[in-house]
Parts: sequence; structure tokens; C-alpha cells
Amino acid sequence: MKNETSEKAALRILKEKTGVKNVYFEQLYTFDSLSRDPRGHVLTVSYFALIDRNKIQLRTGAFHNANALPSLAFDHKKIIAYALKRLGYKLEYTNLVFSLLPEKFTFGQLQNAYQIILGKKLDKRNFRKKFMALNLIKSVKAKAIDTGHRPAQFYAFISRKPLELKRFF
Amino acid sequence: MKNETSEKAALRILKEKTGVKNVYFEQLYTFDSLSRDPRGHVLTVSYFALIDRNKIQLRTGAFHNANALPSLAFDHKKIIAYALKRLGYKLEYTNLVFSLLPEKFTFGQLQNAYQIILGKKLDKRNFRKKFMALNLIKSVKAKAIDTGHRPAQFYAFISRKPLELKRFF
DNA sequence: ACAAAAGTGTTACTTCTACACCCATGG
DNA sequence: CCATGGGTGTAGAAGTAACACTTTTGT
Repeated sequence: MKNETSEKAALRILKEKTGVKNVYFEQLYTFDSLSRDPRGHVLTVSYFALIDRNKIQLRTGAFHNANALPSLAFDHKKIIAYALKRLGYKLEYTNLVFSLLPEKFTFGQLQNAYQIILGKKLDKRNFRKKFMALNLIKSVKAKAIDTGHRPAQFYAFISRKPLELKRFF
Repeated sequence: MKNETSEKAALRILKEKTGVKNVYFEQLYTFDSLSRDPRGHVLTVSYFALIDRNKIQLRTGAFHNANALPSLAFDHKKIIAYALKRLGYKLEYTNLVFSLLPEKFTFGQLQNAYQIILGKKLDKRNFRKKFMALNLIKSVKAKAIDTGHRPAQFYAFISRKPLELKRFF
């Protein structure tokens, strides 16, 4: 690995473990302490990726709910807590939710993504109004596969490129 | 330097070059590319500090206006542009301006700090109202040293600890 | 007397919040 | 017919933005 940048290494490992590539990906924080690893002075450059869960084919490891993590090595818990906080901020001034959703999705799914990451319930009507005003999505036709209730309209992002917005939530 | 973390190194260098310590200080970004330095694979962990300019005693180097930088080695310009952007965001949801001001300061100085970093003029009356509503500062007595106009009231931050606020500007 | 920054309120406009009912479907 | 999430509007509150004149000082 002598000739591999930390970013390339992270992308390679992500691909190896999940089969995923071409996703939104961002450097998170560099952890650097003399004591955090018994092997001595280890420098950890951490990254996070945003992925629609359904695109992930786990080859190794397992899913964990970030709010109920098992005990982890070193200071990995701190790393994840920091990532979540940053992600919460990001969703408030970017269009990055698109990374977490399939091509075609319902307003329910969209609102749900926000609610999970922000950790709070949002008002259905207000959410729809506010999000619609951003002009990021268009309605599309798709087969309703839900069950037991009125089928939802589907939407898709007009552009799936990361974008910074004025203000969000 | 084998036994010094990047953070400690940054603080040490800051102290060596400016005589300053105990200031707000934050990791910025880790630059890691195989080509950015002719010496090979160099990993640069960058930090930024917020300092009242008057507290700085330059022992080496010089001040530069971030908007008119001389040509710099490697990708240092990118590093600084990124720092400024992050700083702009930060000032909008923290009380970190206090780092850039002396103990006692006027509303003019306060507003000026915001205007420089946000890169735009703000309305005097609206700024005062909004900032006052945050209850971060109290008025204090101090000798007016200005000249040629009505002397300003002085203020001081009630607490000089970093603090995250709901929303700012 | 003049120049220069300090200080101060009101109004129109925009945005945010809270809130309740009917709809379409599957079981 | 029941349960479930989908879909829709309005009104009051809060916040934002725009704006002009008087004050106090030094020269």
C-alpha cells in the first residue's frame, strides 16, 4: 500500500466490502494519537460514503444501527458519532439525500431519510412544501409496490450531482 | 518528531511562529496525494486557529490578505480557500467570533469581523438586534480610544468558551 | 462647521409552525 | 370495514429585510 493514497485505499476497501463504487464520498477526520493503537503512532484518515442501502451487497462485516453499536476497537465509536453529526448538518444545506435513496422514491421515503438522520419527526405537509420549493425533484411514473394503503406518487431527482443550497431545514 | 502527533506539532509551530497559545484551534483537512510533493507520498494534516490579530507577535513569516495571496508552495492555496469557507459556515452557528476579537470590543469591530469573513456588508441595526438577542455579550466600561467621531460603547463576551448555537446569520 | 462612525424603530414581507380531514389500497 | 400511509390548505407567529436621521466626538 506504499503507493496508495488514503482516499484510494478507502474507496478500494469500500468496494471490496460492499461491491459499491461511484457513490458520494467525503473525508471525515484524521485521528492521530500516540496511544490509540498498541502498535504505536498510527494515523487514521477516515471517510464516509452515502449509499442507498439496497445497493449494498455485503461481502464481509454486517450492518449495525448507528444508535446501537456493538463495542468497537479503538475510538471508532467517536469516529461514527462525529460522522453522524456532520451528516446531519450536510443534509441541511445540500441535496445529498439523493445518495441515500433509489432512483425513484416516494415522499415518504424521502421524509423518512431526513427524520432518521435528524433524529426527529417532521410535519408531512410542511416538509413537502419546503422540499418542493427547492425544485430538485420531478414526479415520475412507477409501479406502486406498497401494500395496505393508498399507493404513493414516485419522484426522482432532476440531477444526481452533489449541490450546495442556500439553506435547507 | 516521531513521537509527536500532528496536532501537537501544529500547536508547537503556531507557538514558535506567533508566540500564541490557548486559542481556538481545529483540524481542517488531510491532504494526501502521491504527487503533491516531490519528496513522494506526503500526508499533510492541516489545522486552523482563530486569533485576535493584535495578540500575534510574528517571529517569522508575514501576514497576507487571504484574498490576495502570493504564490504558494504545493496546494496551499486550496487549503486556505477551504479554511475560509469552513470558517464562514462556523461563524453562522457558533460564537467563535470571540476568538478574533480583544476582550473588550465595539459593535463596529464585531460587525466588521462578520463582514470580512462573510464577504458582504450587513445592516447595522439588524445586525445589532440579531446579535443582542443571542445574549452572548454584555456592555462594559472602557476608554474610548477612537478618534474623529462619537465614541462607541464597549462589549465583552459573557463566556469565552466555544459554543454551538441554533442558527446565526 | 465638517467629517465620520455610533446609535436607534417601524413597517412590509417572507418564512415557519401547528394543525385535521379525506383518499386509495390490501387484507 | 378496518388499518395504513398518502395527500392536501390555512391562519397566526416569528423572523427577516429595507430604510433615514440624530448624536458625539476630533480636527
